[in-house]
Amino acid sequence: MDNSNKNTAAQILDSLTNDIVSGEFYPKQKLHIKTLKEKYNVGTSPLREALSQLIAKDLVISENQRGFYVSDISIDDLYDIYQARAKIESLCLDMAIDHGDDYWEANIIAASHRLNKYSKLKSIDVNEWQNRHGLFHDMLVSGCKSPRLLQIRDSLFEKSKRYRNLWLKENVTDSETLKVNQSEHAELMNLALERDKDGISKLIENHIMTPVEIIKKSLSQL
Amino acid sequence: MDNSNKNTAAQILDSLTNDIVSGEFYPKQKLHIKTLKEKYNVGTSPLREALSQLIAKDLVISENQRGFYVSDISIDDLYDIYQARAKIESLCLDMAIDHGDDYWEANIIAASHRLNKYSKLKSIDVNEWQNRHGLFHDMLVSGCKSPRLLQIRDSLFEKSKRYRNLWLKENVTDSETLKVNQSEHAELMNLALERDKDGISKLIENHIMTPVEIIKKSLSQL
DNA sequence: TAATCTTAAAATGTCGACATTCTATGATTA
DNA sequence: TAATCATAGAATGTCGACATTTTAAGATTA
Repeated sequence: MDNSNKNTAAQILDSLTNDIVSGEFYPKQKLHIKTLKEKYNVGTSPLREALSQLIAKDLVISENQRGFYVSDISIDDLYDIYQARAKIESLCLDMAIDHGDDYWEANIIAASHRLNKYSKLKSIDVNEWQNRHGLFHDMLVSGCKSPRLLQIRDSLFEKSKRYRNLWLKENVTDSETLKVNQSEHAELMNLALERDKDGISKLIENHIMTPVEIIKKSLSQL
Repeated sequence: MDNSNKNTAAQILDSLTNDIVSGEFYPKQKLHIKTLKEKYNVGTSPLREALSQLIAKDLVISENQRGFYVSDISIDDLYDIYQARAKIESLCLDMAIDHGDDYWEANIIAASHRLNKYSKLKSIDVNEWQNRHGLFHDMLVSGCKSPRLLQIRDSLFEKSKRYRNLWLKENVTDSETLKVNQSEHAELMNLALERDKDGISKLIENHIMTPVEIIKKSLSQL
């Protein structure tokens, strides 16, 4: 990103968000002002402004005179987030099927091709796979013309990343999982092109909920 | 609210939110730091922290070195917000019908009664009507056990309030509008108690979208 | 005249300092 | 011993000051 035109607060916001979502800061961890100031080399004001935005995004909580904490995760919240994601994604796809044009279709086919090719490689870089996978799903919903719904989709996805990161490292290289996943992606594309709302709705909800059980196990072991 | 245990930033956040949503600050209005400091009698830091949270909530935008502005409204956004609200409300009702118990049903009936009684009065206080109306809808969705979906519902409702305030003042006293509205509320209750998902889904979407055309006219005249 | 340049005034964003509040440790009491 | 209290140290939240940038108005130029 181009940080040159951002103020300090906006820059730290990116770093902080990333460090929380990636798991570098663990749930419930105390975020000491002094420590963070040293870590990011900034003053009090921009740091607190960044933390304020994270409060609004539910990634951080604060208590008066007791400072800031990374917000907690839980199995209930895991379910809730993924369930909400599934429903919202389904909504977006529904609208995308209503409004998608030839370019939408073409973009899906292209993104599918890129994901497909990469998934068949012998050695897979998680980040690159994650990229192509994300872009494929982005293309599917891109026909949805509601900025607000897409924004909600993004914010839920960001929240789910914290849980997702528990899962990805373990399972993206599991070739059996990947094969199932891949056939679902092919089917999603077909249903989109066929404009089958009911079909795609059911499939996408399952597809999104798939990792939940596995993540749940990882979580229980903590 | 009990503000005694809130820090200054959290207190101003409430005031600022209210002043934006109520329309005291108009869309695109420049929010001068100095002016706001005087208005709310606070220092720079808590004020900027409150503004930071409003940025995350899309009620305020900021450009580096050019300060803060109330975010703009538009007819496109009006449609988008209300459409999103309609879809989300429908989702919540769907889940409420799945999980609602006897208490849920009883709460709906009670809230309906309170709204009903008040709507039949000769002179109506908009705030009180708004209260009872809001609580009725809250009860309908209260069976939905997804905190995240309910949170999304709240945040969309908050955003829609800016538009809603344009409409309410003009139309809540219009007895014809009120009568249609009131029969829809009765029907919503019946469909909820009968657990008719498809029926309630269609009705709630229409119900929520009703004010859009009227607000659109108000907006066009600005 | 219209466009560009100059400059003073205003506004923003950041910092460090400080008063207030919380926390942890050891002393005091029942 | 267990519970309460006192106190020093640490951390938070707020303020005012200041450097930097933007804005607006007048002067200069083509």
